[in-house]
Amino acid sequence: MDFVDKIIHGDCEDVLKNWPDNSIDLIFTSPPYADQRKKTYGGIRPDEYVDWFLPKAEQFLRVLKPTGTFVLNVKERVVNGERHTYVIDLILKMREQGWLWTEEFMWHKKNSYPGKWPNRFRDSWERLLQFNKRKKFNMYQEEVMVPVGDWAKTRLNNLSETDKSRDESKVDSGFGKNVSNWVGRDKVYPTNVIHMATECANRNHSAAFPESLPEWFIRLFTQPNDIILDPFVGSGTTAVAAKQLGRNYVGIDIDESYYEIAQQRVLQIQPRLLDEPATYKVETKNETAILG
Amino acid sequence: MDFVDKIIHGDCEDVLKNWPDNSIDLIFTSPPYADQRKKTYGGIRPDEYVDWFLPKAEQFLRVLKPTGTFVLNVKERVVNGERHTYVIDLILKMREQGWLWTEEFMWHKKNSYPGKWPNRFRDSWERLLQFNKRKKFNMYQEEVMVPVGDWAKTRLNNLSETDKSRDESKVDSGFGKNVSNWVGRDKVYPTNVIHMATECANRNHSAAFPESLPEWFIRLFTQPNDIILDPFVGSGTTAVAAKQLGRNYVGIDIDESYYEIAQQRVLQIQPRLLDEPATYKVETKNETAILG
DNA sequence: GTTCCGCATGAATCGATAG
DNA sequence: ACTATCGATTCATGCGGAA
Repeated sequence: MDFVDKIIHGDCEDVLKNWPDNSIDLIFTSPPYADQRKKTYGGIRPDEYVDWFLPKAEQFLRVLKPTGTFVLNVKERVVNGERHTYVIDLILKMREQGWLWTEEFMWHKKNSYPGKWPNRFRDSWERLLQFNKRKKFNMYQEEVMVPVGDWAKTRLNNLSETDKSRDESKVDSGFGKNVSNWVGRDKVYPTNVIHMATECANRNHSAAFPESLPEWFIRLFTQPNDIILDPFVGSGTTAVAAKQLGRNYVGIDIDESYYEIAQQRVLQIQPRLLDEPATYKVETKNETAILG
Repeated sequence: MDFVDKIIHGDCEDVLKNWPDNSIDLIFTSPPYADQRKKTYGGIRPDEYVDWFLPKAEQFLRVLKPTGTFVLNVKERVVNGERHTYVIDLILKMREQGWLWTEEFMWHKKNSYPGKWPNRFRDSWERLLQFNKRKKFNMYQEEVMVPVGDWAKTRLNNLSETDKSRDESKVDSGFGKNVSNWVGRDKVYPTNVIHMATECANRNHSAAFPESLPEWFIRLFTQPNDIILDPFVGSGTTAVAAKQLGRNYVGIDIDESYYEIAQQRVLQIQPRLLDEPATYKVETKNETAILG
């Protein structure tokens, strides 16, 4: 396991070729988006996107454990007034490679990029495609449970943790009957729609997604000490989230300046104590839900 | 125009074959999903779904005006632990027919069907695929603007916590019962994510989607007296919304009992007066509202 | 007139059982 | 082995009646 807990500079396709089979528990990544302009980072043309991605997906398939999961954050661009089809083409081709297209989560970006066009609204959601090697894979649903319903969320948010337990004890002693409705029903499983704001204030290198996004999937699909790979790690958000949660990370990026930023960021991170209550928050639509 | 303002009993493919080209402004429909509604539609199998739908889409393409829009509400089901590919296959095939895949709206169903499974969460979103014949099409963005700011807090102060959070969810999608309260508030353009709950507990008629869903797209893509077609009209929700908004409707359904329900419902509808405060009308006191 | 509370009701999916 | 049916699971919502 000498390849874990590193940020690696290089093309993930080349780097991964030297890796052992079935060694990764979760691949979470947001590859560079297709773009007409050649000079931008990545700069893969929409029409060439599938061919560019497939050999990499082949390596992802090989290094992923049979019980592991691949989560791909992607969204098709508008080309010539149409949504380009490279994402759905990619799904079909990856299934031919042997991937199972298990699920498609929806990331609702609360504060999407502003703008106005005569024939379309702001694009406010992205796909989180879940792929697996087998029908049976590891999933720890309890780790991402959320407080019950909106009505309870608004109420619970105003209570501190101590207040919450105090109220519950009141139930036992015959007081606070309002809270009695929540007893035994305080948390529910989430859905496949994830509400999170984009990271707005990011300096030079804009992070594609907020830290809470990989965090959510890391909690859902891995346990402590599992290995998480982000082959397009960019500024290192996935690696940071993994390390904070006591997982092992591997980040790869072909861009040298990203590589350096990611390395710096990840070195400054201290894993949270495992029995420490999770402090991170997930934005549900109107409220902030406390996870963990 | 002797075919408008009717609910028609029959197979939309056959019915539409006798219709003139380029005569419809908006097609909004939610066809039976694969393996759903077996009793009434026979339950189209996932593998046969594309072949079943394509000849109908051919007719839709023919009868739609060049400036018109086709909005298709659909969602793929899980088959053998995977998301089936019939929806994305359909998109690709429809493009070969000549359709432009202009946009994909997201309908976030807040009250999705409950359930728990070891490998998946509740499915809480559906696709609203937008297709067009031409890059230039009619779109009236101002009609679906949503209020912005803290008005909700003041307005909702008197409500219970329960009702408050419930109503806030409607604010997000831009719909609610007391939309007349929006008068005097600033508005912004919405995004391509639509938050609406299904109307499952509606005793009189249970529809696949809430009336506000077709209403939103009818306002966005048509003007009064335009013609709106729903070739799978079901219990008539699209036709009801169209009539209420002063548009002409055509509803087709192959199921006789649905046909009768739709006809009954639509006859009871009175179009709203056009100068009645529209749900989206803006009257600020000092300044002109943001109307594009 | 309000606010609160109980209850029926879904475009679902999995796993087991039966033919 | 492959298909058809059935039970268990689960929760946001609107409605109606009570406080």
